[in-house]
Amino acid sequence: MGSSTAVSHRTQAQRFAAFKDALRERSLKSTSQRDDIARVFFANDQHISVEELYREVKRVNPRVGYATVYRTVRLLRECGLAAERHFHDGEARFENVEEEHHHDHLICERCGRIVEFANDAIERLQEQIAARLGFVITRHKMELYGLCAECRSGRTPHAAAKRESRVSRT
Amino acid sequence: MGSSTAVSHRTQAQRFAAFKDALRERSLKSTSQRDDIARVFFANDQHISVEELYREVKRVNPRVGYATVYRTVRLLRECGLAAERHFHDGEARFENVEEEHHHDHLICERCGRIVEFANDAIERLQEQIAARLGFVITRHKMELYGLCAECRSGRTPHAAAKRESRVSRT
DNA sequence: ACTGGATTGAAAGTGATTCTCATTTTCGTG
DNA sequence: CACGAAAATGAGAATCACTTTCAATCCAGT
Ligand SMILES: [Mn+2]
Ligand SMILES: [Mn+2]
Ligand SMILES: [Zn+2]
Ligand SMILES: [Zn+2]
Repeated sequence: MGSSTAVSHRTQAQRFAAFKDALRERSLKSTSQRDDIARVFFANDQHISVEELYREVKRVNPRVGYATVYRTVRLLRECGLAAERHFHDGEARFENVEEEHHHDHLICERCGRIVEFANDAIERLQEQIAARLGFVITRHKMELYGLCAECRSGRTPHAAAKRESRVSRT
Repeated sequence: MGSSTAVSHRTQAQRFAAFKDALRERSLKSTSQRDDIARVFFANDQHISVEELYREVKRVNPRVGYATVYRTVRLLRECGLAAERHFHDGEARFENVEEEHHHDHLICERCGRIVEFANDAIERLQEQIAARLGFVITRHKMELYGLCAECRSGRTPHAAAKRESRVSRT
């Protein structure tokens, strides 16, 4: 098994403070909706869809509207606090961003499990290829789809998608 | 510059014949719509959207409907003759498939140019990472987004997306 | 040619996301 | 604290890519 480095991240409170700062910097207003949505988002360590986030937020504050959740995740993205991912289930998913902690994804097509990994050798090769073809890369997406060990072993007919949250450095 | 290997592909006629064979194998019917759509698709060497394909086909045969283009492109995919790509402009794009000629993409975010490349070292690393995490990969997607040389040089304000069709092996 | 099942196209339906706009809220200023 | 302009909200309409529906049409095996 790869060495699972439990990287030390900012706390939820720190992220929330960063969000409030970002609002102030941009002269945007603090609202209870934004606060509630951001708090729920920062408390989540998975790849959450807007629908899921909406439902979670509703439990804390049933007054928030769908549109506001969409607007707030976009805002979080623009503030560099959220990353938008598009796996293959049709809906966008968002995850907390730790700068300097880029990672890619391995996705089980059967159970939906998502494993995160980071590999410097690949990142370097990507830069080389781009340079050779005259490009400067601003971002990239790499997703590996397949079957996890558990699913291949025949067990867990339709195991609920349990997501790993540790990034394996390889 | 990477060695641009102009890989010898099947001709349009060969692809068309393969399509007809695939129809027969599956006991599907040959129709003028399917033929026209397939012919236009095989004549195209870019990453074409359904909308674009629809417009091209309309010029050959104005009687084809939108739904049939969608259905036929799905059929081509199922026959292994087309690959579906999702870059970041919201619509699916399809390209001709040459088996044993997997490649990935480098996309200019300014002019839309798409450069294809294949890199065995990366492919091997992907397998290694997956194996280490217990996965068996069935497919993957790797897209590098950035700026091409021309766009960085300031020229070509909004150059029409001219696509390269040679896969650079690196 | 006959005929049953496959195919087609126009239009309606979907699902995710964005927009509209009337109403409410925030926050700097007096 | 009270104002008021500007920003934010939310319900629902709109959009966009894509799929489904279904009556009419076409294909292919006999
Ligand atoms: Mn992730
Ligand atoms: Mn390609
Ligand atoms: Zn699995
Ligand atoms: Zn460019």
